[in-house]
Amino acid sequence: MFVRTTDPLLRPNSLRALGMSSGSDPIVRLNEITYKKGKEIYGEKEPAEYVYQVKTGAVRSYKLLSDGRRQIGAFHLAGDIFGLENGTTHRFTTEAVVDTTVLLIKRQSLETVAESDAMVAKNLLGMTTTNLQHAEDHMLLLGRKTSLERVAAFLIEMDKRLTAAGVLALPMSRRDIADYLGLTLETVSRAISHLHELGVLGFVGNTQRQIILLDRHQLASLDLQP
Amino acid sequence: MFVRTTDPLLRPNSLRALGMSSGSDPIVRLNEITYKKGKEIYGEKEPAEYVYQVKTGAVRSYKLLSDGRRQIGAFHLAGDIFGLENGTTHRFTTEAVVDTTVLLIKRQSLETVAESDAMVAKNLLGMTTTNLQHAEDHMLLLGRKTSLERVAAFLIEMDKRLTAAGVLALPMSRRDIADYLGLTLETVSRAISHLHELGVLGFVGNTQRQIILLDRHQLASLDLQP
DNA sequence: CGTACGGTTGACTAGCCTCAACCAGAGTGG
DNA sequence: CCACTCTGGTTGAGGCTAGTCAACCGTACG
Repeated sequence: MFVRTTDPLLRPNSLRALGMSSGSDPIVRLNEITYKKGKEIYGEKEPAEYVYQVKTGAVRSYKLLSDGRRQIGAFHLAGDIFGLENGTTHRFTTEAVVDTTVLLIKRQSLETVAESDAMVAKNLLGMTTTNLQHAEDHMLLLGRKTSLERVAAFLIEMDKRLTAAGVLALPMSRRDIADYLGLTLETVSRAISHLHELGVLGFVGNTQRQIILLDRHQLASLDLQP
Repeated sequence: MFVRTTDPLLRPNSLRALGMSSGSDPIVRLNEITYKKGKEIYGEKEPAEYVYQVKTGAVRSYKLLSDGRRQIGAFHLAGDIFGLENGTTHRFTTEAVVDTTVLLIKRQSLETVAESDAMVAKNLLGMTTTNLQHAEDHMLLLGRKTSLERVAAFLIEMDKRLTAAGVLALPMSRRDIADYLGLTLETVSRAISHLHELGVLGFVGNTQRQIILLDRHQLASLDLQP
């Protein structure tokens, strides 16, 4: 799914790559902003002025119902691009999960480049398709998987995306995970405890924020796929 | 969301429009195929050879888990384009819900055109974004809405897309609706009965496949949005 | 005419949610 | 340095929503 490079900011689908013309001249300048934990980056229905790439930290993007129920559509980790809208307004609210630094680029400048540069247009389409694919898989999870399968799928996804040396240091809280998986935080907690009892995972020290995956194969078997 | 024209095949995002160059010369030929009710159009993971547009009828696209649980990601009705993949393989299985005629176009020919024609590339991106937007909204429904809210949202969506003279003639079965909404067919049936009791909808004759929406305003209030 | 299919409804069950208590670690201020 | 509070996490008891299983009904169809 993602190409692994030593530096996530330099992989093919980076903002830098997006802003390159086919002739590989950097066309746009990248600015940098840091958001404190919990701070909003942009709100749903706000005009989409910028496109972002996570440099360090993590971002959640979500929708709210009027009574406060929340659905997180995606977590954006180091290297991920977000805020790429086609229309002129954002369709999610995004917040920093932890202290987070992002690169940003004016949406407008991207669009004008895409007009004339097929390479850039292709990159835009590719990124949108990646998002679509993730959303499609997530619909299956939300519509048809059990709580244990959801949590297993989540751990596998995060393992692929942010593991360092076999330890998952999850930046997000149980509540965030729950709102991503369409569950309650208690159910998430119970599922993780259950996986612990099964010997699929362990914890670093006493704190349970860091998880060691002990048996990836068994974990994968708990998440039904095709 | 959708532009209304008298003929759904002629609205802006049609296959015909897709196949036009900026100079509006028709570049590609459109073929036509008819599928009997229940017949598969293409399978998940099959190579994506064609892009389709529904001429008459309805199509469901879905994913399966290995134990048979099914999640329908979308219904495609007259005028809708589907099977537009960026990679080379399909990510859903699609079947005709009823007897259905589709137009088709070789994916390859579209791609080559998009290479050189910014207009076509823009259309492709726009359609992918429309699909993404639908998937994002559906995640919220699947993750956070109650059964009654889901069914109400479904009826509202179908009302927007296929109502003729205040009557919803649903082409799909209760099972299809259930697999679209992440419910069971019994729960869908009960929700519809409940809406009937509430006086929000009625039926044409004895058959309950055709639904009259009596109170769209009340229906909308049952589906929490922002 | 009999059968198959799709839909409805009822009785019961189960999985997840709600409410609540409790606990550990990180800050904070006296 | 210690008490205090706050936050995030776990766990238990009980309730509710949606799922399961099953019977029944009407229409369509061979």
